[in-house]
Amino acid sequence: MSNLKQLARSLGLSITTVSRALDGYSDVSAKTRQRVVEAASATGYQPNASARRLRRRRAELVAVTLPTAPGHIGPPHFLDILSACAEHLALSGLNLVIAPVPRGQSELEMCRSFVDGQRIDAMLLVRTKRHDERVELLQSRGIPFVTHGRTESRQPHAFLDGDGFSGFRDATQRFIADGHTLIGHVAGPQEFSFAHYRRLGWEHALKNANLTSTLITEGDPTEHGGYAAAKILMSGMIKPTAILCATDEMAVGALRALREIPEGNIVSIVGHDDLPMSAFTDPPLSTMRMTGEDIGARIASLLLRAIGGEAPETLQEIHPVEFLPRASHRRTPRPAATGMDTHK
Amino acid sequence: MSNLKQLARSLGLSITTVSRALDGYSDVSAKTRQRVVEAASATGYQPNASARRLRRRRAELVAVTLPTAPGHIGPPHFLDILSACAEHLALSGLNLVIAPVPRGQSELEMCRSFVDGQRIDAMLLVRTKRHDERVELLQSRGIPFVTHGRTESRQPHAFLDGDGFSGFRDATQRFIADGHTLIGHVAGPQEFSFAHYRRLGWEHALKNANLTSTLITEGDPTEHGGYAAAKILMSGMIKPTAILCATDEMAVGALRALREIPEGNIVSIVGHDDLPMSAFTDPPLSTMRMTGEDIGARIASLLLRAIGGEAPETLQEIHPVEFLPRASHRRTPRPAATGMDTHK
DNA sequence: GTTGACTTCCAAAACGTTTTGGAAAATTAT
DNA sequence: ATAATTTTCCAAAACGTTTTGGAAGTCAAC
Repeated sequence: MSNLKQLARSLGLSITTVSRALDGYSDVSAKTRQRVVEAASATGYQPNASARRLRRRRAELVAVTLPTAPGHIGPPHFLDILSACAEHLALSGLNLVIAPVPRGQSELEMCRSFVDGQRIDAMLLVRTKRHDERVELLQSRGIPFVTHGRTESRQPHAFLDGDGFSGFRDATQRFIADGHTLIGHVAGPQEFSFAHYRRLGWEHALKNANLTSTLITEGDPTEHGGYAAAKILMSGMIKPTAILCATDEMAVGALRALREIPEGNIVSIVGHDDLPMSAFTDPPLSTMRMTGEDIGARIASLLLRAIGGEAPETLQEIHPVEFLPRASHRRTPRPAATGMDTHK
Repeated sequence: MSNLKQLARSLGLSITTVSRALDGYSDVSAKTRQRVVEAASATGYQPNASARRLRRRRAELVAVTLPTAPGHIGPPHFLDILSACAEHLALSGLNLVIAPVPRGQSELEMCRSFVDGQRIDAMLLVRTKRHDERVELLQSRGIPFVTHGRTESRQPHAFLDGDGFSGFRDATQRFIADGHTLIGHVAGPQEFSFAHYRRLGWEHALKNANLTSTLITEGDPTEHGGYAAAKILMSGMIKPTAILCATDEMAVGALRALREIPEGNIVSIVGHDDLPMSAFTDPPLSTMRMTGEDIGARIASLLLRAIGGEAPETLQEIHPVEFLPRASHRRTPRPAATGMDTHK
């Protein structure tokens, strides 16, 4: 539609001056600037994004790769995080593009095409794996990026993560303190780092207390995955009296599995993530969630700082995880006092 | 990094020829083309996106506005739809950017800045309202767009929607056939077109059967909204024996509300959307969902056709909604035969 | 009135592509 | 052999900005 040239001509000014007036340079007089600004807002002029991007050599774009995972794409609240992130990026003139991995293409190829086409200034990686090839690619190309979840990469990189280890360790200890000795774990796929850390926390607490850590089954991080895993867990010789589920979705599946099992209703359950639905399950789901206000905003901030050139080492955040007691973690009738039940 | 000029020089060819070879024009010999293609893939050359966009006068971008709604942003499966849409757009070289409405800015202003900055080739509007100012803006500017959900706009525009009217009408008739006479509705905000059509369907069936349609309460389209609305509905003088909830999330809230009420467990419930969690509630939620395979892909197709210049009238899809019976719609013990219960 | 500093403006060069309008070379038709 | 056609290539112009490197003009100091 309207461009700088037309605007300049209609004002009797040069393109340069109009451009600089709008960009707030000091070498244009106050009177001229006002004239330009008024004319610009009157005609609704906005600089052509592609032209600016080309000239400034910045794509003004950040991509987030969405792995087409088994089942659905991510936790239901994930879009909220992305939305908050996008909103904060927009304040710095950056837009967030979502980049699902096309069928028959690897995540790696997709990243590469974004990088080689200079289509982005930075990337956000989610559902990070412990060994994530995307991380290596971006590191070798020198593209700024932030991961949601740690990796076991050699070189340090920017990330934001919840302290799932401590969270599950503490939750397990809480169960132990409540008298449980058979504490199971419905684990997520161990290639994902979030699932791995949560399992380690559970395991750590059990080993510390000399309790068995064999009551574990892995499943997809979905309702169905949790359902199937819990079914298996409850069909063994030794049945847990409490179960930590790697995600709230898995916990919802586990709750259903327990409903279908005699005495399943006295097995305690804890989830992770505090999804909106978790307060509305039957029983309401005790869960845990990352503390700190707006995760999306924090991610955006890390991305901006990474683009600004800050060193990855200084861009690593691990947020504590807090326990949200509702009803599901206290379904076991207080065990009758035994010799070992001395607390309180 | 690497650009056309360097690539051309290293091959002893002109920029033009290299560009045309890669774009598959017929005026470059097979031998030369092969040489170019090989060199390009060896160096990982990809044309600079900003430059191409500038020259081609296409942003290669589609934006979806995310209204920062009350509560969370959209139905939990919404990201799955967007992801599928983005994947299909990518096949045509388009990327999908998510554009949440910044605090203190209207959706309108946001659309305008995207349009005036020529930052997009098309827009996807979701959570459309019956009277949606965004629609008018885009129509007046001549920007291709597709809405998820109809509007009551004068001019026709491209949209994809589920037939919520028929779905809720049929579901209500099913309840009537089952002997229910007091059928309530937990409605979504009526400014949203999806909520409005669903209510109309419910109302239509009741009026047709000469039944009361006063058992209705409106709430936010969230678990909490459904919880609060159901509580109100069940606190009236006349209590419904069945309730249609505008969304599955509201239904989950309603289920919880009913658990807290004596005899709430004999009230039948139906939701809408078939969220992943709905099969795992207690009781499993009977619900409805849009038929047709991949909604996201269909939206992408409509967007591409809109960009291609097809007339809006030809880009309107209303998909039937199918009923998914699970357990929650049959919680009422078959009413004892009364005078009016003559069916079957 | 010359010098220097400051203010205000601008022409032209970039950014890296795609596209236009030929030109040279090779092939075919006459 | 020449003309006509086809094939293959390319120089230069555009896309709409931002940025560079001044050029005038104004003002104050000497």
